Amino acid sequence: MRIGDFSTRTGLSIDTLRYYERIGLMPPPARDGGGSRQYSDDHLRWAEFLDVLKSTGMGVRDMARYCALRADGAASIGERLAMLRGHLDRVRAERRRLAQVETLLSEKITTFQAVVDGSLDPSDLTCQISPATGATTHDDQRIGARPRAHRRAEPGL
Amino acid sequence: MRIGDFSTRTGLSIDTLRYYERIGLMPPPARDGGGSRQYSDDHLRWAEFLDVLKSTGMGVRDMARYCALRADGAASIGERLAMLRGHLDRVRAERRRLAQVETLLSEKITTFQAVVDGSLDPSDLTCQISPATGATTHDDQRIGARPRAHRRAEPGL
DNA sequence: TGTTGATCTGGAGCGCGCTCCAGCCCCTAG
DNA sequence: CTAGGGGCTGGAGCGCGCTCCAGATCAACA
Repeated sequence: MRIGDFSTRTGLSIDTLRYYERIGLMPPPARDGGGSRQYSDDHLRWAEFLDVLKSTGMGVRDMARYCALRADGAASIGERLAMLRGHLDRVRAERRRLAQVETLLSEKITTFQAVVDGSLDPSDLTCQISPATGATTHDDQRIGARPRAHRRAEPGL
Repeated sequence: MRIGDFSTRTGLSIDTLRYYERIGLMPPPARDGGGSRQYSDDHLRWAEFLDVLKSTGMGVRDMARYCALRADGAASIGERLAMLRGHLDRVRAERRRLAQVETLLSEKITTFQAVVDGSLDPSDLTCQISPATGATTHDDQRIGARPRAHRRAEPGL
């Protein structure tokens, strides 16, 4: 199949496909009489595989490295295994981090909802960097009524 | 505190701090007599907060938007709430995706380990794009002994 | 035969998120 | 008074991962 079809079927743009080939992410396909790339079904499978690696957040450098290893055949399986293990570790760590982030976001959302509901006063919330001047309330002589006594219950997203 | 200290305490480089200020991610600090930026403790809290947003994968555009809203004060809490909710959804989705990726990587690792252990033959594994020519085995007349009968049990990372 | 559409190549450009640099100013210590 | 260190500004550069473009070729169709 030619590059247009292949692009449609993989969802990768024509430019991206040529780019991937240039940087060694995709084995160069055969050419037909007119010089056009002829992609095979194996290339489709390869593209799926790239998609998986990419979706894991692996950068193109590592992906190219992996591709080169794979081209070396079974001899490189040990090293590929190591790469995948390392990458799995990173993915796991990232997922744990996101779990924490989720918790934090949820808490902030709860707090904000309380403000919207009226059960929490906004001035107990923000960290009071005044917008216009960029000066902080740090050394303002606060003119208004509300004393700043018990603020900073929340770090104030 | 001046920019050098602030940089040390936040872990953000001096250049990054000025960059953040330029693009509206950080409220412009007051200046001392000599024109140097004077960061306050509130800026420290702000930096922490930016760090959280950034760690969630929010891009600088959205972060700047959020900062602008926050500078508007309590009136913008509704919109900030909406942003956080939307972002939380994205973080959740991303975490689910990573969970799938983890599964897939684990499977591949298991398979490769089986090859390394000798309990699985490598030729049952790869999708056989030959490295040198870029031609595929698709229409090779395979000379070697091993018939390709039952290959492709695995999509062959 | 001429036109159209797909593809080719090499190279420039882009958006993001910084990072670095030149040339200048200010402050303090020696 | 001078040297050094930190800070300032504006603007260029960079790595990533594409994306776009000009100008040429090729295949099919009217």
